[in-house]
Amino acid sequence: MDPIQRLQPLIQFYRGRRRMPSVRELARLWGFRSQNAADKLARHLIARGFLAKDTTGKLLPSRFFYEVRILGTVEAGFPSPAEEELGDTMDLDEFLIKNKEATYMLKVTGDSMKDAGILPGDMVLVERGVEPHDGDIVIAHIDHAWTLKYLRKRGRKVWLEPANKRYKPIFPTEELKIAAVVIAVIRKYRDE
Amino acid sequence: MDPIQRLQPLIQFYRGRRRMPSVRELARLWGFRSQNAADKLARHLIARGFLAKDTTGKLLPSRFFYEVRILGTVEAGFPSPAEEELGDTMDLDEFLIKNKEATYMLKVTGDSMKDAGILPGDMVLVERGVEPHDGDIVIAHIDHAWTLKYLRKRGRKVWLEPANKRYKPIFPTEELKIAAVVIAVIRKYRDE
DNA sequence: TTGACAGGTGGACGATTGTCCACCTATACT
DNA sequence: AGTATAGGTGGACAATCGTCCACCTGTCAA
Repeated sequence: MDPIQRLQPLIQFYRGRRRMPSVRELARLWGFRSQNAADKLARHLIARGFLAKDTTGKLLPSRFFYEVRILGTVEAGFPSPAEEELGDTMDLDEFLIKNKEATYMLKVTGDSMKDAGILPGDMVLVERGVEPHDGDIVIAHIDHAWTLKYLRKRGRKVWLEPANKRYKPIFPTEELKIAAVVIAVIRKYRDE
Repeated sequence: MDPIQRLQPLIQFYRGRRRMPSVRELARLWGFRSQNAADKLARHLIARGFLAKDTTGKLLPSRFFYEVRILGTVEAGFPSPAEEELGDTMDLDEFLIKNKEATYMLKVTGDSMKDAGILPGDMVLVERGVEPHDGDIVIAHIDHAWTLKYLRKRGRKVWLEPANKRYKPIFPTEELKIAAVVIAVIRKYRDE
């Protein structure tokens, strides 16, 4: 039987109960009456990399529990089911968030960054406490207002630049404080 | 002591070991010599909603283990640390992925959707098997090539529309197969 | 001074845990 | 016919599990 299909009830259990099953729970999940059957099967899956175990012997979720399949580029399109197995996978959370404690999400209003592909209603993931570089998109506090712009640095000069011809660069008259650096943009369609 | 700070070693444990600690492990994590101390503290945290338990008594991660803080809009900027507690939080995975089995990620090439805020290099999260509506952005197989475009439907007529004036709408000469519907766009900056 | 109480130690309890052994099939191959 | 093997049953084992009891502090209010 396909190992991935064997994992399905496990993944369901993990999603629903937010923990991995014990060997006995595994047996029930797979319809075995003996724990040994489940144990043996689990060991096979572990040997083949579909599951993992603690040093204490407890089951651990593998990458198959978290990850989304990656399918190359749009041009390449969808592979046939046979090829699909080979596709790489990725953990979304890990991909997007390096430092959970310093990461925040904000909703974007206004279209001043639309040429950078950041539209009103988009969510931006920002991280505090990282060094802002020239060219980064940042959340800035400038002259008593908050804004999302490109950060520009030329020598001692620092200013903000929108990504929309209808707006002009902003040169700070009083203070310019970079609160956070944008590390990702997330846009969601079909909200239902 | 701040409950959130109490949770930190727990969250670290959970991230590193991919499971929740037992009561004894909890005690070690918090520097207690007795399991009872950890058990009592855990119950307090559970009563106040910072932790959760199984029906079997096992500890479960709460939302604090997954979620990213949400901070209103960019205009609102960053709240003071005091207000921050009130902020809403969100599970990124749950937010983006409804049906893990049917969700795939593709890298975007080409700039035909740039006016829709989808740039080359962006990642799109797509879902198979959902009904494509007029106006959805879809992965389509049209005349032997894969492409990412707006789907347009007028009565029996179906065609694809780019979001870039330099490109023209595409009317299928042979076949038009919608492989998947774009449910989210993810762009990552500062890849290091 | 007293008493309540939050917060800690140490240890006990039965239940559940991972592991593994003895054994029972089918199936496939020599 | 014989036999190796994959895949299952049932049950044993020590270790660990969650829970809870008895007891020992400090702190703070009456």
